[in-house]
This record gives sequence, structure tokens and C-alpha cells, in this order.
Amino acid sequence: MPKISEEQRQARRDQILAASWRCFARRGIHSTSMDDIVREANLSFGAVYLYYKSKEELILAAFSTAFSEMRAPLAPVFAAEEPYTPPQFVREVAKIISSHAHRDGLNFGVAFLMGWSEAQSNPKLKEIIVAGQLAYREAATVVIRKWQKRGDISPKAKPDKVAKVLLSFFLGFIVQSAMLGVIDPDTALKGFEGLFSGVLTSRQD
Amino acid sequence: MPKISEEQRQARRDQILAASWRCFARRGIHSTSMDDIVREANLSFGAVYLYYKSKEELILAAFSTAFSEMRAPLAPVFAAEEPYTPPQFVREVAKIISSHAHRDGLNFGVAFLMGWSEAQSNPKLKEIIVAGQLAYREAATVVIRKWQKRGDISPKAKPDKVAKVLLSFFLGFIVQSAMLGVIDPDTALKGFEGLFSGVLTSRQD
Amino acid sequence: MPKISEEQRQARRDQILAASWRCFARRGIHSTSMDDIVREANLSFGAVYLYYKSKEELILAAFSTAFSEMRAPLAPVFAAEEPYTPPQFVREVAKIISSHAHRDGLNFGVAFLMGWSEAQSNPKLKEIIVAGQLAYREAATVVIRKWQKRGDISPKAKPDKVAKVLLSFFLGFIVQSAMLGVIDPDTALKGFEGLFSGVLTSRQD
Amino acid sequence: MPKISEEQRQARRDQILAASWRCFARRGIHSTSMDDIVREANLSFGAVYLYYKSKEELILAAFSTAFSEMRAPLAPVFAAEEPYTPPQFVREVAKIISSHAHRDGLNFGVAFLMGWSEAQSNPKLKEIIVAGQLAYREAATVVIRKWQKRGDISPKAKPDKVAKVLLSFFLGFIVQSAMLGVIDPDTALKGFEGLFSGVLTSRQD
DNA sequence: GATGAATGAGTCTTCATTCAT
DNA sequence: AATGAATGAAGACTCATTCAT
Repeated sequence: MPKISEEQRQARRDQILAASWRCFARRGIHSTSMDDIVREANLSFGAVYLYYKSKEELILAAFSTAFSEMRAPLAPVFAAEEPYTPPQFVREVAKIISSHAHRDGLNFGVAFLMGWSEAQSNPKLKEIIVAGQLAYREAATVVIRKWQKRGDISPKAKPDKVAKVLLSFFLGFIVQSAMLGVIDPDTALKGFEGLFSGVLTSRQD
Repeated sequence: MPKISEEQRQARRDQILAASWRCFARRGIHSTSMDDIVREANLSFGAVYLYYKSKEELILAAFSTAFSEMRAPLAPVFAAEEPYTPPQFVREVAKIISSHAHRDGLNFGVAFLMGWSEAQSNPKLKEIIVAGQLAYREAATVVIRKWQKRGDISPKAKPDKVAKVLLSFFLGFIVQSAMLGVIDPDTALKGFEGLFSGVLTSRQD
Repeated sequence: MPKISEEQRQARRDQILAASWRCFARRGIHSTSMDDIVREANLSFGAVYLYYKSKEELILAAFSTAFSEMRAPLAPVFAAEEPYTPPQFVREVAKIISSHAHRDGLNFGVAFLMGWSEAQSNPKLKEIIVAGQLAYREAATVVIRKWQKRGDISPKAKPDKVAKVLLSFFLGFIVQSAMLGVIDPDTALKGFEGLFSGVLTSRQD
Repeated sequence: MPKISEEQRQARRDQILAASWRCFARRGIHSTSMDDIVREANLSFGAVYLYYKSKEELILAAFSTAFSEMRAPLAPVFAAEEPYTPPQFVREVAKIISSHAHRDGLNFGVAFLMGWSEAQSNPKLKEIIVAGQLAYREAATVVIRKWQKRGDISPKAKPDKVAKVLLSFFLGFIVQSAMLGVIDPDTALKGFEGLFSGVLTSRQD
């Protein structure tokens, strides 16, 4: 019979994860030592290892959490029965990414950059990320089909190709937000509309 | 007074950098030891340290080189007096990114992901990357103005906002290519056209 | 004032010791953690430390017990008023060692090997073992004198020297049983008889 | 092309092994830290790990060496075309064990005790030791057959059983030497002769 | 008496860097 | 210029022990 409740246990895990992210965001994953995390979490080595049995497991948990925290607010936008129009959809996603990027005074957008990089030498992490990106492509495809049904975009477009372009846009948005500073959702909206204000015309060539 | 010519010196530096990238692409920066690089370059520790005085300097040089190698083929596309139309522009950039990503059997697209991540704990690298991305935004702005002049896109659009969206798209394209596999330039073209096939219409609402 | 009876207390100590031996025999002393013992004994850390105040004390108790458990069945063989003849004596001792070595599916013969090794860095343990081996030499000397009295062996032999040889034989028997598998008591008997079937003759040279 | 010769390399390995044994003999294997060995060898961590890639490998090498050092002087005694008579054989082996046990002011006899114990949790070591002991049994069998041919012992004895008894005796001799102090070869001889001075008689029963 | 979460000193090991040759 | 053996600081992780409950 455990001496602490499941809630207490989860609270400790969260405490460690939060401390880890404060360290990772400040110094990067590889410049963060377990010692840093232990100190940041105001715990002991043993305590941290009681909840995560290796640095790798901790890193994996940290990224899984970070990714799913981004997933939560995005889900309703992708799953809406009656989706936003493309420009509004872009605006909404941009808004969520922006607000997610800066919390508790730290830039959590870098979590994605770090995760993508780390994935190159961490198969499990890569699997998680690939699965996540493919899921977004899938979800986007569904939205795109609805757009086509509603007449928002041409019925001739291939949804899977459009989905790749749409996902590219969001991923790049994350990169820019992390490297150059947050992009205002309205800027995203206006830029999006502007970029394609002539597409139809140019296709008529 | 150096005992070897400047060409020989540069050749050695390139040899070391090439070996480094083969290692980095395979195992990631932090899982690559100087020993790995020394062996991959068929040199000695002393030789490597003769040309790069620390691992950090080597990493910095490796990223600088990788970024400028991408810059070279992109430059004419951005600098053309009479630019491609937006869809064709996207296609061209996608083509260059794709072909750059896979060379010598290695995925050099990951170089960008690694660089962005590494930049979080390496101010000098961050500076280089930020400068590069801002330069692309600038170059894109110039192209966008030409599009507006030529009537490819609306003259009312703010070029700097459109540039952010355009850069986002390309950066995301790099991410997807590295994580999920290369995206065919025609897919990019078709997806791009499809996504915006209804933008004007939707704006008329 | 203890809250449990002395019998309960001793039962707990035995339970912990038995669990310890199951662990030690499986993985060795140094690869066995207190955690292993706690789990094997179905107890808690606190409980184990209530009965043994350190791992060292537990180890010492474990060996003391193991040694005295071997002593019990051997005692009558050594103390018999009218001892076995030398070959039968060897057979009896071999039988006891063999049956002791394999109990509860574990090889307790290794206890001796471990104890001898551990004694090198544990003075208290060494003292116990040395005292035990000297006691066996003493007991053997008594038996040997009886053999001489009865005419089993030459009255000219020095009992203390014979005792050393006899003890050597038994100790080596323990080693072989633990390392190469149990030696059958009859094998010991026959081998013993065979080895010395010509000693008298060779002495006549 | 290596910078140091094979002899220098071997010398370093020997230096490390010698230092390890000084530590092991003093404090036991598990109480000896790599730090102890590094200091005793007057080297650096890196240097030791350059020659042995883990503590386990070092331990294995240390025991292999210790065992083969014992094998060297024993080989001629076992392999002689015309072997010693049984009592002289015992004397010779005892002499070699005694002289081997004390060298450089350290008791190398404990090496065997430690090895046997360590083998319980180290399969590779166990394999080496088992193979060694079986080899000695084999070698002893050959000697025993020669004794039978020469009439030193009864032709009816089973050589393999006698070999087990003979090996037991030597192993136990090692144990006693290590735990109680070296046994004089002549003591071994006299004790051996004394123990069996009545065997033939007792067999007539 | 009993529990088991928490502690933190101590361990093995790696690897960027140096320097005698 | 080039070599590669040697260095040792720093890192991840373990585990005997304690103590608040």
C-alpha cells in the first residue's frame, strides 16, 4: 500500500517536469544536468529518480507532455463540426501557438525545436513526433474536405496535398515564433490573405 | 608563416566539416564525440584541433557552412529581376530544399532542426540563424513587392506580413521534409494552389 | 519495553535472514541491495532496519547463521565417542556438506565462498571464520588421536598436521561442490581410498 | 600507427593490473573504487579506461592473470613425464601454492577466494574458473593413471574419483593458506602421509 | 511497531582538450 | 605540422540509511 496518494504522486511528477522545462528552456536539454533539474525542483537526486528512472525517460515525458499540452487547445479547432474558414482557421491556430509559446515567462515554443532535433538521436521520441505530425495531417485533411464541401476551396484540390501545405505553414509558424519572436495572429491572417490574393488570377495564366 | 598553402588549409577545414556533418546527421550533435569526428575525417585529434580550436567552434562553423550552402541555390530565386509567380516560386523553393535535404545519402535537412535547437543554448549560433531568417524575410519582401507591382497579388497586402507567412511556409517545409520525408515540389505546388483556390471568394463574404 | 514477544522477534530475524540468503545465493552479496532483501522478505525498509541496524550487521548475522547451520549436523560426527574410520569419516562429512549445499533449490555452498571472500574486507567476519576453522582443526585433532589410539592410523603422525590436511580436504570439497556441482559421498570415499591405496608402499621406499 | 609500442602497451596493462591487485588484496573487490585503482597506479581515470573499458573487464583480466600466474609454475609438476610420487606431488603443489600466496608483501591466495565468490554473480568469470578447475581435474587424472601404471596406487581406483579428491585437497589448501596462514609444504607432506598411514589396514576390514 | 518516500554521498564512466614527441 | 596517449572535470545514476507519519 503506497504511502502517498496517486494525486500526490502525479503532483511530484508534474513538479519535476515543470522544473525540467524551466531548465531545458533556459539552457537546452544537453546543457541541463540532472543536478540542475534536481536543484530547480528543490528535490534530491533520489527523489527525481524515484519518479523517472533515467534522464532519457524524463526527456521523453517532458516532450510528450509539452506536445500534448499544445494538442489540447488545438483539438477543438480541428474537430469542429462546422470549421472556421481557411483564413480564420489560420488565425485561430496562430493564436493558440502564440499563447502557448509564452507561459510562465518561458518560451515553450522552443520545446518543439528541441524535440525535433532530439528526435534525430532518440527513436522513441521520433516516433511520438512523427505520429503527432501525421495525426495533424489527418485532422487537417478532414477539415479540408469540409472546406471543399462548403465551397471554401476548390473541390478539385487533393486534400492530402493541401494538408501538407497547411501543416508546413503551422510548423514554420512555430519556428519563427521561437526564433524571431511571436507572430501576431492578425499578422498571420493578413499575411495569409495577402499572399493568396492573386492565386486564382495567376492560375488563369 | 604557415607551412601549407591557404588552399590546402581550406581543404582540410572542409574535410573536417564534411566529416562532422556525416556524424551529426547520423547521431546528432551531442551524441557525436570529437573522437567520432576524428575517426570519420581520418585525421588525428591534433589535426582537428589545429583547424578548429574547440568543439563549439567546429559546431558553429558546421552550421554556418550548412546554412550558406542552402543560401547559394536559393539566392537567384529570390534575387531574380523578374520573379517567378507565387505558385512557381513555392515550387522552386520546395525543389531546392528537397534536393538539398538529401545528399550523399544523408538527410541534411536535419541540420536546420539541429541548428534551431542548438541556438537556444548558443548565442552566437542564434545570432547567425536569426540574421539569416531576417534576411530571408527581407528578400521575400522584395519579391512580394515585385509581385504586387506585376499584379500577382493584391497591392493592399502588407509585404512584411506576407513575408512572414511565406517564410513560415518554407520553414515548415523543411521540418516536414526532415521528420516525415521529403515533400515533392509538385505536391507543394498543388497543395499551395488548392489551399487558396477559394481565398478570394471567401474574402468576398 | 518491547511490544512483541521474544519469539516473534526471533521469527522476524529468521525471516529476514532467510530472505537475505535467497538473495545472496542468487546474486551475490554485493549485487543484492537492501531493496532486494526488503522485497524478498515481504517487509518494509523500516522493519528490516528495526532488526538489523545496517547491511553489514545483516551480512554478519547471515554468515554466522549459515556457518552454525553447517556446524550442527557436523558436530556429532566430530564428537562421537567412538569415531568413524577415516574413510567413513570422510564419507560422512562429504554427505553432510552435500546435503547442506543444496536446500530449497538454492546452492548454499556458495555461502562459504562468499564468506571467505567477504572476510578479507570485514575483520569481524574474518574473526568468526578463522575461529570456526581453528575449531574444526581442534575437533579433528581429537578425532585423529582417537584414530591413533584405535590403530586406524600410525601413532607417529602428528595430529595437528594431519588435521590441517583433513580440513583442507573438506574445505576443497566445499569449493568443488559449489563451483563444479555436488560431489557424491561415495565418490569421495572411493577417491579417498584410491588416492592412498599405495601410500604405505611408497613410504617403504 | 600507434604512438606507443606493444611492449609499452602491455607494460601499462600490467601496471594497472598490479595496482588493482594491491587494492583488491587490501580492501576487497567491491570496496575498491576505480578511484583507488587510478591513484594506486599513479595514472588518471582516462588512462585506466584506455586500457580496460570497464571495471568488470578489469576485474576479469585481474583474475585471469592471477589464475594463469598460478598455472605457470604448476604446469611442469602436472605435466612431468615421470611424475612425483603422491606424497612428493602433494608437497610440490603445496610448495608452489605457498610461495605464490605471498608475493610483494600481499596475500595473493585471497585472489582465489575472491574469484570464487565473484564468480557467483559474474558468468564470464565463473566460466573461466570452472574451465580451470576441470582442466586441473583432467591433468590430475593423467598423473593418477601414471601412478597406477607405476604401482604407486592401486590399479583398481577410478582415476576421475581420485582426481576429485586430489583437487579438493589443493583447493582446501588454498583456502587455509589464505584464511589461517600459509601451511608449510613439509607439514602438508607429513600430514598427508599420516592421514593415510592406516588406510590399507582399515580397508582390510 | 511499521511504513516507504526521501536523502545525498559515493560510484562508474565519458569525453573535450592538451602536449610531449 | 601532425600525432594520439594522457588528463581530469563533470555527468548520470545507485543505494544504504533515515524519519515524518
